[in-house]
Amino acid sequence: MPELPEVTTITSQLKGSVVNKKIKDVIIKDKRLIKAIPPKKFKSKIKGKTIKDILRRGKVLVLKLDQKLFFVIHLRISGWLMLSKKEEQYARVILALSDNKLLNFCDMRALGEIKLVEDWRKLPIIKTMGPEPLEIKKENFIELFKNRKAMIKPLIMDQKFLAGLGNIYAQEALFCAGINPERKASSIKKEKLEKLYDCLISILKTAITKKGSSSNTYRQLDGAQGSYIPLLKVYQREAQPCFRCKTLIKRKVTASRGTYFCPQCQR
DNA sequence: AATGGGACCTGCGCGC
DNA sequence: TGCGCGCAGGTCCCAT
Repeated sequence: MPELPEVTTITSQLKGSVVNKKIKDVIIKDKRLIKAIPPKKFKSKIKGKTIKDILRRGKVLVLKLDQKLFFVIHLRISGWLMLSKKEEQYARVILALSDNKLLNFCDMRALGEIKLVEDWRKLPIIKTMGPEPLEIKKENFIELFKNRKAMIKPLIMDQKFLAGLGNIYAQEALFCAGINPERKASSIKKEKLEKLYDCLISILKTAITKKGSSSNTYRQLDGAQGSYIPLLKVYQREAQPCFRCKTLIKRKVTASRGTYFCPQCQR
């Protein structure tokens, strides 16, 4: 799934449903997702613990348990969480909760991961993570791009540069701002960067309101799809007319990721 | 410092 | 129908 709007959606839905629930049991269907701790030890450590809070940083989801323990989830490409009464298809790790519901960590491609740590802020992925796009001020956002020679699209997708953007929302924001995905970051005028900032904020906020995009496996906690897909302007619209100028949307590979853009509007 | 390619995985849709 | 290929919303690691 999971870019910032999707993980944000999961976070708020978990807050409303699993906080103060006790973990009665853990069912490990696929131990490959459990990182850096033997599955047996993993099980015994969290059994009986209570979920105290849900946190998010970038695309990382954190379940704060009692006794200074953090259950850290990264959904990677194809992971999603589902709270239900039964074991779901593609469930890899399942938490059986005290209200008899099952928190299913489903993942088609099994690339997601779970870590159990005493201090989640010490994880390398967290320590090196860039600012949150919905928290950084405009002037500080503009500053980030100074002297950066990388192409704009891979740069804003770099989690060390800016947290939470992935391949969908990066492309949508660049279309909105009229910036070619391969433009060198430092060559972009201040006004364009300001526009990019406004676009990012508005797209991310709207996507959160729509509870994410379900173009693939992503689901909300109850299994429903997110509803941002109809609002996408370029993503997966190859050879369809640009909504702004009717030029056909192109797809090309940039930094080994598929990239959709309007060759006319995005310079 | 920055970029490119491969690895990790499974499943889908497409063309032949 | 069956098969092979490209493609998929992420990140890390290595080589250059």
